[in-house]
Amino acid sequence: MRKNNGDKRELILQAAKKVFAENGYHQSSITQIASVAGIGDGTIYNYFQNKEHILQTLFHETIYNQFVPGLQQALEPYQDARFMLLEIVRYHFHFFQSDPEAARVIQIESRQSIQRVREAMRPGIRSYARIIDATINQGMEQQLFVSDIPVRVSRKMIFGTLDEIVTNWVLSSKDYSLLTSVEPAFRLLLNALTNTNKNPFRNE
Amino acid sequence: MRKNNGDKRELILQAAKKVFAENGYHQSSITQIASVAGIGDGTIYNYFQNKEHILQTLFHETIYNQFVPGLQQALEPYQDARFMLLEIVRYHFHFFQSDPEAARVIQIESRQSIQRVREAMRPGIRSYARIIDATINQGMEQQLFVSDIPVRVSRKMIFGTLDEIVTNWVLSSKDYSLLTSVEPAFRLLLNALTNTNKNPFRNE
Amino acid sequence: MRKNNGDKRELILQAAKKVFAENGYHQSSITQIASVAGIGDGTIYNYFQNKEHILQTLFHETIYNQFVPGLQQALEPYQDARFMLLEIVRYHFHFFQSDPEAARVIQIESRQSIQRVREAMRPGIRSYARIIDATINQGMEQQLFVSDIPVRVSRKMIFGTLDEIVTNWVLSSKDYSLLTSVEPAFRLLLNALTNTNKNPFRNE
Amino acid sequence: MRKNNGDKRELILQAAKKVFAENGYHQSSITQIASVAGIGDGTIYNYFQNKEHILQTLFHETIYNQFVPGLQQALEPYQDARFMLLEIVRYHFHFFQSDPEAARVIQIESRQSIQRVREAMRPGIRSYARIIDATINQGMEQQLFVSDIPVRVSRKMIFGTLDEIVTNWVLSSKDYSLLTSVEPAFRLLLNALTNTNKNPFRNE
DNA sequence: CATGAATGAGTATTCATTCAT
DNA sequence: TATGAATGAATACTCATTCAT
Repeated sequence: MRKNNGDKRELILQAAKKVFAENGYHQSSITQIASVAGIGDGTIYNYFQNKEHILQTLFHETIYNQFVPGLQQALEPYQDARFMLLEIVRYHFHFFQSDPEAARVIQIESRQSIQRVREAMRPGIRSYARIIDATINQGMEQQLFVSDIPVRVSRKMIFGTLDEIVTNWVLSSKDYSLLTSVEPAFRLLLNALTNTNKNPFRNE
Repeated sequence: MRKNNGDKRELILQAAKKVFAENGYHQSSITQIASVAGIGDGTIYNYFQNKEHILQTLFHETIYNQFVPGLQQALEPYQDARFMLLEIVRYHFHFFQSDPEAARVIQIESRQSIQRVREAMRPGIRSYARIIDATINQGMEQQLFVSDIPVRVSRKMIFGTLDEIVTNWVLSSKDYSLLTSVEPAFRLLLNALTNTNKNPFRNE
Repeated sequence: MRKNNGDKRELILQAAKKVFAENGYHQSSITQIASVAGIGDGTIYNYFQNKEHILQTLFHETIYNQFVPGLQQALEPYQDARFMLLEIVRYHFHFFQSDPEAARVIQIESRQSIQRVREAMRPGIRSYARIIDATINQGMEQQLFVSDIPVRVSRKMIFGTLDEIVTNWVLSSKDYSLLTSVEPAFRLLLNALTNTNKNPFRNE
Repeated sequence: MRKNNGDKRELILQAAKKVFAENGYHQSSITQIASVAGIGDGTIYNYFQNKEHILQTLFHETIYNQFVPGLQQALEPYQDARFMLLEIVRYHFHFFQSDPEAARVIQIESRQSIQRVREAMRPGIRSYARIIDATINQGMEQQLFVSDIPVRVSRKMIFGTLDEIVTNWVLSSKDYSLLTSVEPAFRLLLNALTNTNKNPFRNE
């Protein structure tokens, strides 16, 4: 049956997420994951080629199959690039707040020095980047956003800002809601993208 | 003579930086580091308690003893918070561009899931944060920066943006200069801190 | 099947006994033991926490689970404390003669300066001491043995004498039978416990 | 100067005795010994070939150069083998009681599984054995001791008994005086060697 | 003679992966 | 498919010994 198969694969991924979130990738063992999943060590190798592959899959599924589609759906109703930007901020914070274990794994383990691991994230990150880029472009077309800044740089600012805020939250005691950062973060980013200062060093 | 002592410690740190930058902390062995340093494995333990301690020292020396003092000095001539912000952007990119190995280690290995490693970075990161915060505060006092955004959030935007740009560069083929990002990044950040969209969704 | 489990544990203990007997504990490596056992190094750690634990187990099993129960059984038929003493002497020599490797490990490695190792022997040594003490007490009750010597001292004489004879044999080329010492040792010990020199320095 | 030489050699031996007594031979390092001696690590190698040689020397000097000569002197005044036996018991206990560190090293580390270490003890042990043997023989000549027991066995009993009592004391909290064992131990040993029981299993 | 920094051989232990059942 | 016992490669760390100063 295909169903069982899928179930167990998911079971392993959930267990791995929990274990990786608690101890970090390198400090986690296959035995721990199997134990949390309630299965035998060997069974894991029926679903994943090796330990690294679990992490890769975890990244891919989380970002490419969950985060990005959810974001696309969330953005659908909006036309105005400013509303879209707000939704990006809100969705980003909401997503990681609602799955702190995923947040931890993504934020902390994502910068693995193992090339293959990083490559597994690329498709998801790219998709996310494309969405942000599209939003920025749309804002420029709508003459809402500045057009003299390379989209690439604006996107890095947006992603970097959101990423930094989430990382800080993940490493904190998490006793505050990420959502309180939606408003100030959005206002900053909108400011950044909204051009009113022709001369940056003007003395009025 | 004690002279050798200081030299050898530095020698090990430089070797470790190179090796960690190439393979990542967990994929690097003491033997590799010793080999690059041209010394015996055991010698390393005359200067560092263990492998982790090398990484900790590398972080601390780079950020706390090099990056931060250099930044403080670079900011001295400036009074206007906008010029200070520009200098922060320039200095940040310049620093990591001029030491790509340090950049790689800092950007990639800094988010270690090992608590002790992260704690070794804290003093340096904190000092950096204080400098950014002071700059933002000064800008608000000079009535150059918006004052309705929590400093904490603005700082995370600044740091997150710079960090994201450096990380992308580090992971790229590095065939472009980080310094080309100074201008657009600065303009974005300045916009963020100076624009005042009383009504963010106004239709003028 | 669990059958292999028991077998392999015993296999390791036997291999360790042989290797320890040949080289001594500190000069023996896990790889040697595994090699003699015909298994992989790692397998040992499925059955023992560490190298020290193997030695501890070896002591405990040999003395507490083999030596002492065998002695108890051997003493059962006897009532007269003198016959019991004889049996103790005979059994002690017989036991170590029939397992020279165990003898060597016990005699040589038992006085480990590692506290934990010595503590592993305590239960066995204590049981043996209780048996000797009981025999001495019985002999005194039967008015066969002198009663003006603390049992503790008599016991140390008995054990010390037997131990010294075995150690000498273990360290010798073992080209003589330990059993030839049964008679003279027994006669000495019996003399010690039965003679009454009211005035030790009398000149008759 | 020869004097300095001798002083430093002795200094090292005293430091080693203290360190070995505390941690045991294998758990002690050259650096520890040098540190206690207040000298450099390398200096030790001007006086001893290696770590093992220190232990060997310690044994030899203690037993061959101190214990045995002192015993010979202590026995000089006596003619009667019984008095000599008493003096052996007293001297043995007195010697180790007055130097507990030496006692610990001798009792615990003497049964090293390293062949060379044991061989270093032989001359001293042999001299001691010869003294005991001579005493027993003298007692037999004086018709005070039984003559139907091999001297070798009697000697092992004497040595084994004394050794066992000292070892127990060394491993105890040492809160009792070894000298309280002089009388009972001597009486036991004298009993053992004094022939009055023609038939060991007589029922009177 | 004295030093102690440098050395590198030696080893216990871990753990991802395999495979017989 | 599922298992988990068996594996053995990989490696951080120790410490006796050396030798340039």
